[in-house]
Amino acid sequence: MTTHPPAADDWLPIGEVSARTGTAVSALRFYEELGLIASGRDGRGHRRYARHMLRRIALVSVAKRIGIPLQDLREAFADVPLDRPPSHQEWQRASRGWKRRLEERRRTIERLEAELTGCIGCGCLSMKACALLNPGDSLAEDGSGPRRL
Amino acid sequence: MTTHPPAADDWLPIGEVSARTGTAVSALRFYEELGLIASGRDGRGHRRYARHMLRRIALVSVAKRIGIPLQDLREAFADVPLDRPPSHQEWQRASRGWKRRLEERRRTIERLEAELTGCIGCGCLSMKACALLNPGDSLAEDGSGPRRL
DNA sequence: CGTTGACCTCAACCTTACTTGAGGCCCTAC
DNA sequence: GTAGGGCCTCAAGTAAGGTTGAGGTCAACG
Repeated sequence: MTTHPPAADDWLPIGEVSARTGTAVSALRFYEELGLIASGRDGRGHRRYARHMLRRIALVSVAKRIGIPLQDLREAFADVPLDRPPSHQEWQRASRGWKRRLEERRRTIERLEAELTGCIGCGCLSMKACALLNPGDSLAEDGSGPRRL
Repeated sequence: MTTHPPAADDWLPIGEVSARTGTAVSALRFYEELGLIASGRDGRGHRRYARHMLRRIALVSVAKRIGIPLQDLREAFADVPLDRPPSHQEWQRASRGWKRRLEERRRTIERLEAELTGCIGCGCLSMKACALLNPGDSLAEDGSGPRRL
């Protein structure tokens, strides 16, 4: 309903970016503070976002959705430039990093699904066999040791 | 290295539960405060955990690992009794609920993986086609609408 | 008999991820 | 010319998920 023209169209104001990415304006400013995204300024000191930033913001939202901490994103984005559209190659490399993370997470869940299925089968009556109960090796090897399991 | 005997062996002290589940003592007390787990008390007012509580604690840890908020757990645990070992049937029903949650989460990730793969293929040059950029329908249908995409 | 260890409570603090509010600037419309 | 919309900054507040610390009890060890 605003009568604002879409500006340069390749240089979007924060409200537009917010609407398109579904990310709150305040969150965008916050991500910028963290160095996860960047923006330029127009004559009035208002933020302007390059189009390639939408991709980056989308990835931040995705990370949030699956519970990856924002700090980890800095690392994931390490080789993707903030100041210009990433090259095809840069983007590919980053994407592969992302896929790896997603895959790890998916496998964790798959493993848990399998374990839970096992538990349904066994009724989890057998404590020593339950992988859910013994994640990693926390049970073994300490001074007091597992007792009479 | 303590010389404490393992107590009644079916009624574990908090330190033992912490060691076996890999959950901090403080976290166990916190979960109890939230009503996610429960314990009895011995003569000295010390918490004692029934064995079946280990399962429950394990599930809380799992939820944490995959980013499910603790509040959602109350719901997931709604039909599993706190005061006695759940019956095989009760446990099965709860487990199935858990599986559903895990599955949902896994599918979200799978979808994102697929989308990201698409992006790698296309180099994400095509903004309008990128599912990552347009999660849900946030782009369409508002007053200002997408412009010249 | 003192001290060490495991546990207790309650209150304060911490991190992450934001949101909200106060106070202000600029531009356009009525 | 003033009302409103969109943006700005900076500081404070919020919610989740715990951790840390102070101060205390009880029981066993040496």
